[in-house]
Amino acid sequence: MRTKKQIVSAHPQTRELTPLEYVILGFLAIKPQSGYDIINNFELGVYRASASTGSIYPVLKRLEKLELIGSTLEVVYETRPRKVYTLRPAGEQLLDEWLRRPPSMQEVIEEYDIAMHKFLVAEYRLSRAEVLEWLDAYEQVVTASLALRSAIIKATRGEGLSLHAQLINRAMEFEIDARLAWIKDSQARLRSTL
Amino acid sequence: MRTKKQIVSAHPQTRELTPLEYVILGFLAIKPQSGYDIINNFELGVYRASASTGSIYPVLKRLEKLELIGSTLEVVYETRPRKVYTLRPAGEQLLDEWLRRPPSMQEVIEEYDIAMHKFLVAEYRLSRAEVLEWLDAYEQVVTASLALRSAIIKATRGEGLSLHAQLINRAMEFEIDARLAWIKDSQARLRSTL
DNA sequence: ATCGTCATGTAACGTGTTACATGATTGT
DNA sequence: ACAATCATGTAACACGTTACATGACGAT
Repeated sequence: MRTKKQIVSAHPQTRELTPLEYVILGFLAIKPQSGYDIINNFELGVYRASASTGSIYPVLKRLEKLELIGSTLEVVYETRPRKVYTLRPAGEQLLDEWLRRPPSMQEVIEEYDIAMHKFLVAEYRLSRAEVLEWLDAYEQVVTASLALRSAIIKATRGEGLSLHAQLINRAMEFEIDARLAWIKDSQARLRSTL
Repeated sequence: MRTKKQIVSAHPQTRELTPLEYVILGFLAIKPQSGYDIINNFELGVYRASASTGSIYPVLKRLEKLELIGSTLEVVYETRPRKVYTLRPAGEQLLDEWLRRPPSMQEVIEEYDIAMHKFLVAEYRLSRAEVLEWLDAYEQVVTASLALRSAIIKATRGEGLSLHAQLINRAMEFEIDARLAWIKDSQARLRSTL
């Protein structure tokens, strides 16, 4: 009586890129570099503190097969040859589309690191006006997340929140206030250095 | 010329629990409940906004096999029977040990949700004095993370940070200030309601 | 000599999600 | 009748980490 599962083929040629793949496109937009460079730049960046060889090298291979990036073998005597990757037009286009996409609720709540990486890369790919637009959209979603949280809390009212649950709600308020303050501050700085 | 990889057996009986397993122990410490309850309580909690059946039910099975939790089949007429799970002594002990463990740098930087879940559950398992100790330790790690970031920035000085990179550093300062303010606030409130 | 760093890569594994199945009961 | 909710569960998959291999160079 077993029924076969309908597994939809993954369409590897046309599927949406994974976050890590977009992040790597972003690193290459900042500067053409090798897999080794990318791994070491992770600690300087804002997306994860580290990355493993087992994730970076396969991703670079995939992106190259998709013709989103290209590589040149940089051979210098007395050094191991390095494979330096560069963005190709199709990769630039896909990256820009990703950067311009307004942040989702999920990105604001659970993927803060991705949002910040986008902001970092945006300097090299978007115009000042587009960055300001993105910040406006980001601010709206942060404000909406506060409203969402309030709604959830109101829904549980009646049971009465425990002391620690109340304190955690304060933590979220502090966090959201800090982000809104940062947005205001950044908008002002970006406008003043036009 | 192939050499076999030395794969260390995973010792499933004695291995460290995964974060999700500890988180579920924590939910059961707050209140005995079913897998379905746990999934629905995720949005009220602070660890992830959602959880899938494919992760929760297998974890509950594993924890029961390890004798960390027990289940009673709650049969009420006119309702589907629910499997209500409860912490067993071994589970309580393991959970308490986890809650008392001072937060690591990784927990502060990348696993804020886990830290907050611990704080939520701590109300039900630790004494007020232990919670205050935990907050002290948490404060120290937050301060240390600020110092770590400063060190990394100083190391890259010379190249000169880009405008967006500077703004992101400000975002981190805002974030850390907010967390430190919350810690101070919470300590005061916890002390005043002894 | 041996260690640390540069540099690229793969095999096995762990762990969570997606998408399914099942089936009863309650609301429209 | 039909959808939504309650409630538990599994198979296939996606994605990243750990731990390995390889090999050359510079420093102690």
